[in-house]
Amino acid sequence: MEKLDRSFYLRPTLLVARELLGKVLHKDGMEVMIVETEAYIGPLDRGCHAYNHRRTPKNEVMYGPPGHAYVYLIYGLYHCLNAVTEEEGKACAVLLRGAQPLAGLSDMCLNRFGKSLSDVAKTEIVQLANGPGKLCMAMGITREWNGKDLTGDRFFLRDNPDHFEVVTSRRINIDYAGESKDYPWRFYIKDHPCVSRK
DNA sequence: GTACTGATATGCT
DNA sequence: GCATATCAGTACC
Repeated sequence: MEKLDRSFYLRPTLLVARELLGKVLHKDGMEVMIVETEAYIGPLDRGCHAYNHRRTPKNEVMYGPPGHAYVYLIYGLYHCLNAVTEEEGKACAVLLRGAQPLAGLSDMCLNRFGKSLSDVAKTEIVQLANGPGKLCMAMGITREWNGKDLTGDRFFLRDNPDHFEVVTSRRINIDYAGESKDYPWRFYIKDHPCVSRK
């Protein structure tokens, strides 16, 4: 399977969000398959950190070149991982909301539960990364990874030739976002157990 | 199974 | 001061 290169991210955000489903996120030997994403599109999107051209130290990376990781702290407690899309200056990104663990399960169990793989129940494995905060916890992604290149050697996304049935729906937990809250900018793999919400 | 609560960094008014 | 791109724990069906 081929590593996704810069040109994959240098495309319309909704297309990238849709096509990231089924792709494999790799970090330090751990691998998960992306099953749920959300698009956040720059200045016109009231759900986006960069709405109205808001530019802060926290969201600076979104304004940068595509194919980089935007990692931020939410509610002061959890991290969320995004892939920056489109050309430099556009402030668009795709939030990775959920994933299925594929490899490096013992490392992920330690990161998430502080337990070894043999002490973790099957139902807990499904819940290792079925949410944006959980995904970052399982893979050990913190603000140290903010701005990192997603086409590097330790941290990247791989292609996956398999085909999945995709469901499109509204985004989650952005009720404050006015007219933007109902945009159909969330995508997930149909009937997959690691999707955070139907 | 659903419902409510608390944790608390960052940026806004 | 107040709100938020969340999660885990508790209480109660």
